[in-house]
Amino acid sequence: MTDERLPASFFRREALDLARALLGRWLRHGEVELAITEVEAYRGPTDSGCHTFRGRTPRTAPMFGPPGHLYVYTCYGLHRMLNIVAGPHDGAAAAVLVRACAPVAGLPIVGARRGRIAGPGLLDGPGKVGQALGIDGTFNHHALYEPGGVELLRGEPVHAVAVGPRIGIDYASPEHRDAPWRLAIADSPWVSHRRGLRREVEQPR
DNA sequence: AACACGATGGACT
DNA sequence: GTCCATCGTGTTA
Repeated sequence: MTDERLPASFFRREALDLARALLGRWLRHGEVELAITEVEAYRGPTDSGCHTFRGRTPRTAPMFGPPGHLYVYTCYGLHRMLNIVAGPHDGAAAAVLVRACAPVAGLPIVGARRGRIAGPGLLDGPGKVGQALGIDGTFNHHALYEPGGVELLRGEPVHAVAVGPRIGIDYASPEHRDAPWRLAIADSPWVSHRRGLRREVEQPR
């Protein structure tokens, strides 16, 4: 069934691995269900694009916690970005950012929250995903599947993936800024940016 | 205590 | 392409 939960072991893996595994999964909060179409891996203390690059702070604490918990980053004071903490160990301090989704259920609620925008503009950006799901700062640090919280469901299989550089991290060193750690469902219209995205050879997940 | 700025989005030229 | 809303956080003093 597409709406099965995923076991804790699913999250206990390296961020780039988890990013790939998250494509096609469904996020559910209340009556809203969204299929994940685009993600970015933030790979921990060795990744100069990752918030944990300069160590643990109160803000980045969730990434030092258990895999599968949420890291909700507030950008520019208003946009809430949903991250899922990766593993394999508590000290790994890595996460996957959900950058874009496609609607599955609850479209009237999404439309009300997003201003009834038609087409991919509805959900093609991390701040838009947070807004559509009704995420706020109180979700930070919470586990998936908490009552009233966010769920991750099995969703549908992904057949082809496109990869490219991550967006909005010009502050990172060139090797990390240009690394192909942004993943999207190939040919999906529900993608935030096309620049640098290229379809890769099909591989099992 | 002050300050610079961001894993963005929307409006506008 | 440009401009800028809006505020928590980290850094510096």
